[in-house]
Amino acid sequence: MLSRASKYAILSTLYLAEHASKEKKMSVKAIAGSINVPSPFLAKLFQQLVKCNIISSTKGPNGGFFLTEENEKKTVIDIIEEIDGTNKIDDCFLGLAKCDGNNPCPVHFIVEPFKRKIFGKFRDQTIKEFADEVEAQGSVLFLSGLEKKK
Amino acid sequence: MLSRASKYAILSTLYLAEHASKEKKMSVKAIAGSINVPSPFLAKLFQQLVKCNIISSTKGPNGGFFLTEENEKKTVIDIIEEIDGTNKIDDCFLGLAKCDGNNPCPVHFIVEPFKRKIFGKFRDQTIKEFADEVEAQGSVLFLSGLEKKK
DNA sequence: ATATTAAAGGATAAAAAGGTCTTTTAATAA
DNA sequence: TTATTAAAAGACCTTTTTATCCTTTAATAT
Repeated sequence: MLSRASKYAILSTLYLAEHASKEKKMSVKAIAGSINVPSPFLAKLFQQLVKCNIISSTKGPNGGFFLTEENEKKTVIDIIEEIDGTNKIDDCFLGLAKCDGNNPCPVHFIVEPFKRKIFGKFRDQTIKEFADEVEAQGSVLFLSGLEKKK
Repeated sequence: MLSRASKYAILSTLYLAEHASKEKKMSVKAIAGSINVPSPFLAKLFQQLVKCNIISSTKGPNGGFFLTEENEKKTVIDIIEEIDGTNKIDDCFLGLAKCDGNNPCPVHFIVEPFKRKIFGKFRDQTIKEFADEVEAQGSVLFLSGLEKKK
C-alpha cells in the first residue's frame, strides 16, 4: 500500500515535528540513526520534502532539518502524494484497475471503510496535530532496535 | 500489502473455482485472457500453486488447471503465504519491525481491526466458500477491460 | 576572510519484483 | 504408436525500488 520510501518519510517527518525546531535543527544522520533508516536514502527523501515545502532545512554549522509553522500544517497525505504519487494511494486491494461500489472486487466492502478511516485521518489531521497525538499516545516511530534515550 | 503476484494468484484461483472443473479444465492462456493477467507470469505462479496443492493440473490435450475437492478446502491465506511468504502478510503498515499493542506504530489501532477482519475472512473461508460468495455478490475478478462473455 | 559544517545535486549501484521465452515432459486423441 | 496438446522447468530480460557515493553549494562560527 505504501512504499518503504513514504513510510520513512512519514516517520521521519513526525520525528522532526516532535524533536526538532527552528532553534534545534537536526541532521539527516541524527534522524536516520534515531528511527533506524538508511541515511543516504533518507537524505534523498528529505531533498524532495524540502522542495515541496513539507519540511525545511538550512545548510552549514548548526544547520539541519526542522518544521516551520507552515510545514506543520501539511498532512500525511501530502507526504504520501509527494513520494508515491497521487494515483497509487487508493489502489484496489486486489489490483483491479476499476474497483468501486458498482464494480467491487471480492473484498471491496471490507477494504473501503478502512481506507476511508485511515486516509481520512491522514487528510484531516495536520502533521503537528498528528505528532502531538503520537507523543500523547506514546506511539513508536523507530523502525527497529531500541528507543534512543532522550 | 499484497504483491501483484499474490493478487494474480488469488483472482485466478477464484476464477478457476468458479469456471473450471475436473470435466472442464482451463488453460493458462484462457484464464490469463479472462482476468487480464500476463500469461507467462501466471503460468509460473500456477506451477507454484500446483506444487503446494492449492490447484491441480493435467498435461496434454484437454489438459489444464482445475480444483479438486481437496483444493477447494484451501484458503486465500494459503495462497498468500505460498506466494509472498508467511512473514510479509502481517507487516506493520508503517514498516516497524515490531508493532503491536504494547509497541504501537502511530496507526496501529486503526490498522489492527482491519487486518483482523480481512485476514480472518481469508483464513476462515475456504476457496470454495469464497468463490461462491463472489459469484452470489457479483464481485469482479478481472483486472481491467470488459468482462468476457460466457 | 576562512575553515568547517551540513544540505543539495547528480551519478551509479544493488536488489527485488515483474515479466518473457525456449526446451522438456507427460497426457491423450487419432 | 505417433502427433498433438498443454503444463513443467529453467534460463533470461526489464523495470522499479531501494540504497550509496562523491562533488558542489551555502551557511556560520572563528
